[in-house]
Amino acid sequence: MASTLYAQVIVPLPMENTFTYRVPATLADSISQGSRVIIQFGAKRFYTGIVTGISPVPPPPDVMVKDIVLSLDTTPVVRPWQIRFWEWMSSYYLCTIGEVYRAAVPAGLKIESETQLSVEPDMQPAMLEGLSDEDFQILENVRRKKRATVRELAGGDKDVQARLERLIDCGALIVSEKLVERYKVANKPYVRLAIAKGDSQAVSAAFAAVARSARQEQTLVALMALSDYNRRDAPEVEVPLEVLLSRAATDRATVKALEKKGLCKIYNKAISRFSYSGPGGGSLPVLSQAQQNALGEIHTSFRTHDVVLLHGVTSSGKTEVYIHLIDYVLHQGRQVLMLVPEIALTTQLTTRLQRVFGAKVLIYHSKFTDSERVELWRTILSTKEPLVVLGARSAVFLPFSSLGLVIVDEEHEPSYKQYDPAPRYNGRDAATVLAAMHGAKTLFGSATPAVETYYKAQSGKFGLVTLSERYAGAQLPPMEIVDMRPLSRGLKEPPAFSTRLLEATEKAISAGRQAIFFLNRRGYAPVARCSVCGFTSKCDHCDVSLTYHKRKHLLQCHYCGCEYPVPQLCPQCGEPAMEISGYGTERLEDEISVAFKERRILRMDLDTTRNKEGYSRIIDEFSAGNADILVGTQMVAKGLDFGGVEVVGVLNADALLNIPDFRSAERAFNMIEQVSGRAGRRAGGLVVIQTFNPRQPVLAFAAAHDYTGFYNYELEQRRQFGYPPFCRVVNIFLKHRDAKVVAECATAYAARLRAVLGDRVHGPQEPPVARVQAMYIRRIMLKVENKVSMARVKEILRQEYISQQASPLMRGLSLHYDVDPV
DNA sequence: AGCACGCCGACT
DNA sequence: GTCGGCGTGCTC
Repeated sequence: MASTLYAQVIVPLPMENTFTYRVPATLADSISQGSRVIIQFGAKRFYTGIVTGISPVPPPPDVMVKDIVLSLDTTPVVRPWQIRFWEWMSSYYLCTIGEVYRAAVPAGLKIESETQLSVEPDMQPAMLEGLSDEDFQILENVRRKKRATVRELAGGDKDVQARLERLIDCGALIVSEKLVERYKVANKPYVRLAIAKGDSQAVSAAFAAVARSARQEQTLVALMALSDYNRRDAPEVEVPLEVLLSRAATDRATVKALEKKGLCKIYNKAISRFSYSGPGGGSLPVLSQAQQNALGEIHTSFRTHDVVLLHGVTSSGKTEVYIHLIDYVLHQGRQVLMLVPEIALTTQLTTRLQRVFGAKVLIYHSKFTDSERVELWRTILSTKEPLVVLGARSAVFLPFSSLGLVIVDEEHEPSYKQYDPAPRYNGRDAATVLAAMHGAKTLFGSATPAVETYYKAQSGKFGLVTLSERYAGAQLPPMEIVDMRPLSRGLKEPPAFSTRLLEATEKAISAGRQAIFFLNRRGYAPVARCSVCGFTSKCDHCDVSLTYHKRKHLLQCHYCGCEYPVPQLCPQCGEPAMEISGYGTERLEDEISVAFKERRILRMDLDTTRNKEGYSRIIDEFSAGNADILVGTQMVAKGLDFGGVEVVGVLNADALLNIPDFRSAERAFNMIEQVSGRAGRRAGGLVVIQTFNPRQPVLAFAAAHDYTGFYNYELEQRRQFGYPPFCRVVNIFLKHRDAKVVAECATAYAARLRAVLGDRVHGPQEPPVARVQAMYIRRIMLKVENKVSMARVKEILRQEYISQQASPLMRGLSLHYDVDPV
């Protein structure tokens, strides 16, 4: 007789350890590493866990082992390398493996239990003594619905929880845990002709049956055509109902009538959400000599390096090089992951890849529904075929079978870093680890590589390939730095636009060209202040001033989203003297329509792109030439090719540069370089940078499009002040409802760390926004020299975290680490 | 993260 | 005297 087996299981909760469960003999065959199992965790809850290993060794006698309740799959849903990847991520980014599991696997694959309530069928009157009218109401409510979840009943009433408990206590309600499956199969109605092929009698009979209705006859004819009825040897064809409806210009009722006469059959069919049916198998793009050379160098460099940086200046055509590399790897029968910053996914890239690789291209991003994610997961899990996944950072979690290449486009983009919740990972860096696990290579691409990346490339850790020739003779536009100080003298508020920008824009528009104005601030005005006493409207829960939104006519906090009415009188001194100041994109739109009467303006920011289509609608309109000026936040900078743009205005470069963070110069440089790339792909473009501080070195480098100059300058700064790449940074965030508590805890925590780590510990300090959503925040920064073992430091941080939780001083405090912040 | 257990204030 | 607040500790 076989001995009992025990499985180690990861639960989707922020917990460090795996838990041991007994494998019932009946399930022994269906459970292996990577299997999903339903387990009971704690007194009542059920979760989907992932098996990391199975062994006959029983756990220590003091643990009360439970049985695995259910196995969800016959074959594992998570591959062995993924579990190792999760383990790496949890140890590198200092979070629990449960948190990684949570983020990695789509919710639709994680069935959880939900408490269900139903009415006791055999109820005695004595049970109901002492219940209030409201209690009875709830009871009646449940009886009507047969069963209900706590969530369904909760609707606004704060006392519901207590009432339910009372009803459960007295035995009127019964509790059960119900497993809820969230994954929904997508169904689509299809129509199939119900006339046997070649049966001419049946055909005559069919037409006789519809003879009295022209509509039905017409529909039947269309269905026969769509079904290839007249081609004897053709296989039976299913026609999507919507196709039939549009082709026959008919309606559902008519098709139903045909079905009733037995001429066709309507049925639902599960469809794949990823069937790409457009044209594919297009030819590879033709490479320029420079691109050809770069491609060759990348191949060569991969022989000696696992990671290669392709430093390709703006519009040098990196994408064509990527496509050739992808093609090469696919022909080797291996898979490719191409990571792009979230926003880029909606652009032309998708179509370009699909045109070449057709149905081999799979897309994965955050706008997908959970069911779509599940389907993609299963698609990738079930195949060993070569394919390309184009995805945002979370695509690193997909169950690839044989990766041959990972491409990280725009590798410098901060959006590769997840900030909240844990795991706080950088998709770019995780990609290199993922690739290494598959024995695959990683290609980073950027016009403005991150300083850390370029440093690694310079020092030989990464390969470096440069593509400096612009595609088809495209030129970067000249850039002018405009000093806004003289223009603002004697004015209560500086103007939004310099004369230079106004004139250049007017000239461009008159010539039928377009302009883009970039301002990194949405809303109408970022500040509402009393002109008498100086009072500034602030959020009740966050330490930030409120932004005035004109359309909605209210003040909004951009951190927590809270909205407030606009005060008529100053809340502090009572004078009717509240004034707004500063510029946001909404106000710019107004100002532009004054400065450029009759011109058509589009605005693109979070407020105008809330819904799924908003973003692409604006892009389509602008590229179709339906507007002269596009004003927007960073969104306008990202990878959009507008042929008609001649002028780009960076309205407030200082807003980019004045962020108190060691990366602000780098970000400003990247941002300016990127927006300027939107101008003058043809000749004659101009970029105008407006600033109150024109002497900043970053601006000079940006104006000269001098990446290496900027890099050398910035590297020196980093060396001087001890920032990456000369050290590694871990931020420690402490949060608490009480300002005093968080201040004390942060000081104490920093002192404890300092005892072990010495002057690598900096702070605590108040972050720029010291209070968010009613929580006060302190930050401790850790700078670790490159030669020190990070593993050792992280072990210390883990230990400190554990003893912190045990300390009564720190109660109610939430603490998290952010490794390699961006 | 839940959830149960356990110890102190405002109600019958 | 009890109901109910949420602080603390555990979950295979």
